[in-house]
Amino acid sequence: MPTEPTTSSYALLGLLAIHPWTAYDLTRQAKRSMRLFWPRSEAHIYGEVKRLVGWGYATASTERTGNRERTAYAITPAGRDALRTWLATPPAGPQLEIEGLLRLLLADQGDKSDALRAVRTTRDAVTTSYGIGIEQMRAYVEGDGPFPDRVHLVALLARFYADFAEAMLDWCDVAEAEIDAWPDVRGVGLTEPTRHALEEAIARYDRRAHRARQMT
Amino acid sequence: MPTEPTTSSYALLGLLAIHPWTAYDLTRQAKRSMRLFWPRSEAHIYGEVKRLVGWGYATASTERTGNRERTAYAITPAGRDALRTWLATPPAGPQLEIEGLLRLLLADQGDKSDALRAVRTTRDAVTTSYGIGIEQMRAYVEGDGPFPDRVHLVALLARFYADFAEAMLDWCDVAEAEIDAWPDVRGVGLTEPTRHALEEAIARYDRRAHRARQMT
DNA sequence: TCGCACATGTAAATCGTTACATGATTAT
DNA sequence: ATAATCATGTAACGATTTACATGTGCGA
Repeated sequence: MPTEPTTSSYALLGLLAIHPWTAYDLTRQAKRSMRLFWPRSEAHIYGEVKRLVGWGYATASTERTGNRERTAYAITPAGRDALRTWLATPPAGPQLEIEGLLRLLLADQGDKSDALRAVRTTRDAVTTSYGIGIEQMRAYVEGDGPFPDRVHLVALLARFYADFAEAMLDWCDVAEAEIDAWPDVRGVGLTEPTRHALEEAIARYDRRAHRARQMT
Repeated sequence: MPTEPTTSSYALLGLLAIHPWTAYDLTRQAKRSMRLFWPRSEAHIYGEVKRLVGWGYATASTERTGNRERTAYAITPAGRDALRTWLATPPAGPQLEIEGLLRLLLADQGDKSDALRAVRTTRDAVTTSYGIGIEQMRAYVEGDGPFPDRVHLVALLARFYADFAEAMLDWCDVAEAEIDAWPDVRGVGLTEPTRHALEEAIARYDRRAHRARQMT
């Protein structure tokens, strides 16, 4: 009952609003549907759902499988109210946590193979999540997949993640090629191709800002 | 002296490897150069740098401004060693934390205006960071900007963030238009345009996977 | 000279993770 | 029957954030 609900609390409450679940099912579902945008450990979820009960947003009922207990959770009317109230508030902005890029920023303290490894490891990780996400979408277009009346929402997120993954993977290819072409990882500075790329990026930004100003 | 250094420890150590800084300058520099990929609060940095000293990776010297103390930090040879060792290990995969998308996933528990606000607020946040990043790059191409011999590294990160921001902003436009076109936020399901978009995404993934298999 | 923003931290609270533990189920 | 894996948590630890506090310099 202490402290306020966090964003993670509402995330879980939102899952309960769709359906009642056992704690373990909640961890599966959270992993399946939210991990790409809101990554939390499974152990955290076991704790968080108890807090929901403490606030009166969910009820717990214990079932029994053989000699072992398990807990099923369901949302309460107060929980639905709280969820709706939260949904009416504005979200925090996106946050990226990309250790591979951090390492690239510091790459001149190591050697070229370190920088290349950072890029390749990052690419592998994205390739894996991208593939998992796409398999889920394949199920949906084949008429499979849970809660088909919610596909329009899931599909919106999937399209974003696919765009993100494509951008990230393309960037990995470019970055790897460029690092490979450096004589060394230190002291390269502003080469002509780099200057050109930056100018392109700036021009693209300016075009967008200009378009935005024209609207209204 | 307790517990192991975290990724954030090494991030800070990497900054010290470039240059000695006062604690406050460290917070400024971390915000300027790392926040987009490794966001940490400024207060955290004050604590973290003391831990670096505890491990013998940095030394602290206190200066004085009027009646007020301030602390300057510098990396030690042991710190450089530790940093190089860390750079030789593989990074964790990228993590996204996008509350706006989380809200969209749960959007059928609220109403259409909630979903639209989630998208618009997200777009505003990205627009702001994108602009700040671009202004830094503008300084670099004009020959301004700190540590010009490191521009090749910074530019690589900038190109990624620009690509990310473009993808995210484009997606925001698409999402807003699509949500706007829904009669209601609930029960829409798999419409024909949505199915088409998903199939396109899957095909794009398959093409990429095919290309990847052809290499080697 | 008053107030406000910048500079420089500290302490407490807490969100979240890692490590552990144990019952049930399935494959071999 | 045994090993491995799935299911279902708990408890401790620690990384990070939020809130607070105070000095300093500058503009009105």
